[in-house]
Amino acid sequence: MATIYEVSKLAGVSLATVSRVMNNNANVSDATRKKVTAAMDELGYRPNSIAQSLASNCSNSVGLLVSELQGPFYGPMMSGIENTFRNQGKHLIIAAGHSDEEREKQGIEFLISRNCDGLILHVEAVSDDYLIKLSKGRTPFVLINRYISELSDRCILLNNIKGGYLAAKHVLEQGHKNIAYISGPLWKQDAKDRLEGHKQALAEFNLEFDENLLFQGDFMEASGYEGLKALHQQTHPFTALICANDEMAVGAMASARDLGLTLPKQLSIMGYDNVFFTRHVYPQLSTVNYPIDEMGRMAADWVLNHVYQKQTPPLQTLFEPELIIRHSISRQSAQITSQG
Amino acid sequence: MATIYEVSKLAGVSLATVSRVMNNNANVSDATRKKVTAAMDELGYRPNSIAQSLASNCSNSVGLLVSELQGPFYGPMMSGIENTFRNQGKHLIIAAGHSDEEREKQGIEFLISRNCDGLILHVEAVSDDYLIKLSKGRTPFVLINRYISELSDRCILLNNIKGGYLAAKHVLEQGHKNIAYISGPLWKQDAKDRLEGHKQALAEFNLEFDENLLFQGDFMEASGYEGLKALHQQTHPFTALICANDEMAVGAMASARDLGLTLPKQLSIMGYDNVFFTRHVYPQLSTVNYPIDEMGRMAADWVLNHVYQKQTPPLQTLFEPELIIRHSISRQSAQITSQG
DNA sequence: ACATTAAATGTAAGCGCTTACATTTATAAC
DNA sequence: GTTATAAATGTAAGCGCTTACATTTAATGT
Repeated sequence: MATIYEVSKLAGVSLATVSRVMNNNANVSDATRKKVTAAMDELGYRPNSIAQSLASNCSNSVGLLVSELQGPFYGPMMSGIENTFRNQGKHLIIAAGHSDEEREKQGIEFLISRNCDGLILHVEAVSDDYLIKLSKGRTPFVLINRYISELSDRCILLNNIKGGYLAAKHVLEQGHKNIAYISGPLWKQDAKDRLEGHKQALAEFNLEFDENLLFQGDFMEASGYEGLKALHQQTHPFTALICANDEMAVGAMASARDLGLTLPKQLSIMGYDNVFFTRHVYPQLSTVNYPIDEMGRMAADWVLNHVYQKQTPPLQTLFEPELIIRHSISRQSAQITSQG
Repeated sequence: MATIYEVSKLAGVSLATVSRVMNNNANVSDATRKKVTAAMDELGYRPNSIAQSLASNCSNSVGLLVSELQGPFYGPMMSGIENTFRNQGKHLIIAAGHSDEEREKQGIEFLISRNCDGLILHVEAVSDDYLIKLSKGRTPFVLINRYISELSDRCILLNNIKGGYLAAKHVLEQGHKNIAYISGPLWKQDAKDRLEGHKQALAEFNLEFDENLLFQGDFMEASGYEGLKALHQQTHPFTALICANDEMAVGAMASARDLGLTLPKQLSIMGYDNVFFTRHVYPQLSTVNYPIDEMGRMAADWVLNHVYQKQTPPLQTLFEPELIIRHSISRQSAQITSQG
């Protein structure tokens, strides 16, 4: 690999001049610029980004921590982020935290020790205190789907209360009165918010939330399956089930079929997130759109703006959910009874 | 950020000694090792990986190029790869090629210029020649889902001919004789291979492949939808449809419903890849398993082995597909006629 | 006790760049 | 034609590590 030194020799100029044309920065005469680029071409020169990073104290890489690299939720997010950065010549170092405190911390440490200039974090398990302490460090970061009041300007959020509200309201408007709910793990803020929105809608319809119709899941498919099974075994009847995300909704759909329920006639099911496969399940799942790809791009813009001082479109931190109506909710007048 | 220099001063030793304990490499006495680690702890020292990379000429990062960061296919692959590398303290720089020659090349250039020690490439558009030339360069790479005879030892492949064969054989065994086929883009080797396997199975059953029943898609959902629509409009009848991947199969299922066909009674549909949502569509899709996660891990092992001289389990380059039978294929005796 | 050898530590030269500062060269003003 | 000023280029000191080599210290044999 050719170095800057060889280029400078071939072009008959000094190192500094070559460096200048690379960063097409300072004032270099056209003549020498031409000489230098010609030499570069001839040698097939490619700057060593490691050396650049060391000298300039800027690695041009940003770290991304997500819970999982797979799954329908993170894909679009990563994709949006990667796209934005590549256009700017920045690169993405990706790590997975697996919703586990130790592994999330490890991941963050890892990214910092790789000299990322900035971080985009989708963390779940790590504490507020940890993040607040982290914010005092030298590596700036932005948070997706997490609210910490001390760090509010760098939290990119979905209005989950509104989303929970929208879902419930829609189901209520279809005439359902007995609505079961499979929540996410309630130590997670988003799970709590969605449930809160749900309750708000209920209250608006003068309905009380029935704790017997609540099952706490973990956002994974299996817990949706188990959740409906458990709900079906207790004695309180319900005609609709709202799940705090699509994966659990799909699990519940499988469960419903195993229980011999016809969908959506005997049970209406509602999801949340609008991941891409919701169109493909049968019946097509009504859900709440989570514009995660946009939010990812916004996080990338945040970094471009705050870390690299680039001009970006105006930054936005709060995103709004949107109701997606498909075919998994039936209009309801009567109600089925669940057998105990 | 503390540097190695400050650590050495605090510990009362030389730079070199600190470096040695970091790489817990050479012979350092227990006493000084303790002094040094104590100093590190006290200063909260974290080595600067950029400087390490520059000095050691090893960036400890490997580049991964995939076609898309999203979608059900690449997620499991990335996940397997990330896992393997993180355990080894290597990091993953990810870029997307979007199945486009220019962008794939750009992505590769990008990864190389970021001083990746090795590359894992899932490329589709770039030419064999380009890759052969690339293999002469200083950055070793391994190919997933691509065969080039000159580079055969670094091609991690699925036996797609066998997969195509398995799918067709299963459908034939269920009594279908008129089978439509939606292929991938036939300039891609995997698409070609799957079709070839398909034809082999047909031949084994003494059936001729009917070119009228072939539609060339592009592996995307929409082309499955369009494909079935087109096939349905021509006059040759068929009772089963085999798609070269699951996404097209799902598109075809949507199309079938729009055409008023009952699945799987009036039309059997078979997919390929066994992406996770195939269980969730209705009817559940029979398909061919593509162990992409394992193959990803194998690619990571290849890099660990060839680039970092690590001990790994024995390397394997050819993987076998497996038939996954679910509910989208019906037994057939009569046959429907498609209306022109 | 002394030489011989091995183990532990130190010294210093890079790795390939960036950049402050110094120097040279061109441009303009009088 | 000087001199002041700006533009273009060069010089050299790092950035924070690794590592070959030199040196010192400890261990061993006789």
